[in-house]
Amino acid sequence: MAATAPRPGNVFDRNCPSRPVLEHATSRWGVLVLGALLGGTRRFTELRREVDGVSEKMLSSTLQSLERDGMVEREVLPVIPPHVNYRLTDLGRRMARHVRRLYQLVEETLPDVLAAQDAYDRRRR
Amino acid sequence: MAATAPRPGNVFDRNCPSRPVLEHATSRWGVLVLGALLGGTRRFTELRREVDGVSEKMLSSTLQSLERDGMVEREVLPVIPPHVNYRLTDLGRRMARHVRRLYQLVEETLPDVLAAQDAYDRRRR
DNA sequence: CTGCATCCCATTCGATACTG
DNA sequence: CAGTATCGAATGGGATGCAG
Repeated sequence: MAATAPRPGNVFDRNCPSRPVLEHATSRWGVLVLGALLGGTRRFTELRREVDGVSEKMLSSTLQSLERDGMVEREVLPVIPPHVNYRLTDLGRRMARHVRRLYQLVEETLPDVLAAQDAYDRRRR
Repeated sequence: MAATAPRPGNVFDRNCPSRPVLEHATSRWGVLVLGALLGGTRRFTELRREVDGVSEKMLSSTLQSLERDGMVEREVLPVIPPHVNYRLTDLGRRMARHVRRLYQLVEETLPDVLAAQDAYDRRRR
């Protein structure tokens, strides 16, 4: 019963099923999609514009992962042309708020980070 | 002056320098390394054990990224055999606390997530 | 013990073209 | 509009061997 022994259900354990879930939410595009959806319901194309640089393919697969994990709800309106809405679930909103704090902190402290990078690179030459 | 126009320094903008920093901290191993270091100073091998499944190579490169970004401090003790300590900087600790809330939320809500996954998979067949 | 260098594979990712 | 299909490029990541 060592204090550091891996427990099942603990994300530090290799086989913990939390890991893939966490990875979907913290993935390159997952973070930004969650953040964008904090602004409210969005259509596919709106997300594509708001999350600058994401490809159709990656947006699609990111949304599918988040939907499967119960973070995002998908609503298909039976109209032509197609109209699909994405919104956060309650769980998704809780995740998204934490995620937002993360990238906001990075944005706020960016000057410090850039300075640290510069110092590191100079130290290495 | 549209409300959704990309601003420089905004992580939603394709060229925002925050993006790679955020990606280091939210990477598969970055999250767990930050979380482990919240427990205090750790040696390389201790991290290797605590972050179950990480390879030497990935732990090494993860620590380098985090050090370069000013999240982690590295202390080399001039002894034989080598002894290297890693600890969070103030900025790293702030990041790590947010990161921890993220994976703790995932751990806590895992049953809901697994149920959502199951429902999604059944819906698809 | 701590890591770097190398090799190599699997997966991810992006661009493009196409469909309902 | 909202995707899927496909393909090549890039990256992530593991295994091994070696050095300080």
